Amino acid sequence: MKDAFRLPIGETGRLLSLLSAAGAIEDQLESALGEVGLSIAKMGLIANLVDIDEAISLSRLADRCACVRSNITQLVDRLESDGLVQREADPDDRRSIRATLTPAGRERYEAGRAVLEDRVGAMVARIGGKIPNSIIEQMERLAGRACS
Amino acid sequence: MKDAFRLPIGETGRLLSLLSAAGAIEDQLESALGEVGLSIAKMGLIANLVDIDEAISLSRLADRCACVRSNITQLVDRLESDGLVQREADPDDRRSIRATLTPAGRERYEAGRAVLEDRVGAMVARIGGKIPNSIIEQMERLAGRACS
DNA sequence: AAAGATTGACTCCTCAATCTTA
DNA sequence: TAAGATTGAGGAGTCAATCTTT
Repeated sequence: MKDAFRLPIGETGRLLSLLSAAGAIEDQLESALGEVGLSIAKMGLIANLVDIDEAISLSRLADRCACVRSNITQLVDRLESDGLVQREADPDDRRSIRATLTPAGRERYEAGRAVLEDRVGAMVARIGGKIPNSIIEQMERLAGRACS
Repeated sequence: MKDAFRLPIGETGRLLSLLSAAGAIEDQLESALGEVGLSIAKMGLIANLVDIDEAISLSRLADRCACVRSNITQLVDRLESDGLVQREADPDDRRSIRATLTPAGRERYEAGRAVLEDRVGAMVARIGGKIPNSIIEQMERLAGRACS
């Protein structure tokens, strides 16, 4: 979210500030990844491919990325034209298309991981080097997906 | 951000979880506002108009919304076709275009405010009715715009 | 009919280029 | 020249409709 608009109503303004800060953090990660030709969305997809370490159908990828299939179609389009990901046919089901990482994609992942580690390190240093569990828990609770 | 991808690296994964939770909260506000035909972006703009309470140039609006001018051009396009905002010429500077709220816009703002208050109330109730200052402060610090 | 992928149309955002007015 | 607004192109996301294959 770009900016917390002023709403002098109970907790709403405070929640909007929280989201605004989260947006600023996200922007910084986006810009860090931009330095190596990635974005959070692209990094998210290739991180999944690295994690799985084998060809995976675009549908399963959509599940893992928690987004809609058509979004993956377009994201893979861009990653394919970046040369980081490849589509391949699934011999067992001709409806299905699977994505794999190219060698360049794997290298790019490493670059993204490094740049992210750096930037996050600098951020987290500002609050003493560790993100307290309590913050994560409260945010998850607010989101209604608390683990407890 | 859609989903925190797994990055088994120091604090990075934890920060991504935080952003993912923030995204989930944002989605819920977006959907609440959607019930009255608004979005966070639209609500942000009309909340600024309500706050200012007079015609304001699109450039100043862009500053207040913390976004780029061309974004305001398009947002105002959509709000104008929703009938919530109107453009008017500035008699003092013929380059400038000012935005004003229509009566429908003001009513819609009230609807948005109400629905937001409800939804935020329900969320905040899950953590005891108040968002602790400590969370906001830590998030601002992480974002590098700490007030202290 | 239902699943997998794509396409088209839309919101929301950015940047770069353009056009008008100051 | 610079400031105000718009346009064009593109990234990232959604939804609805389509097409092929199961």
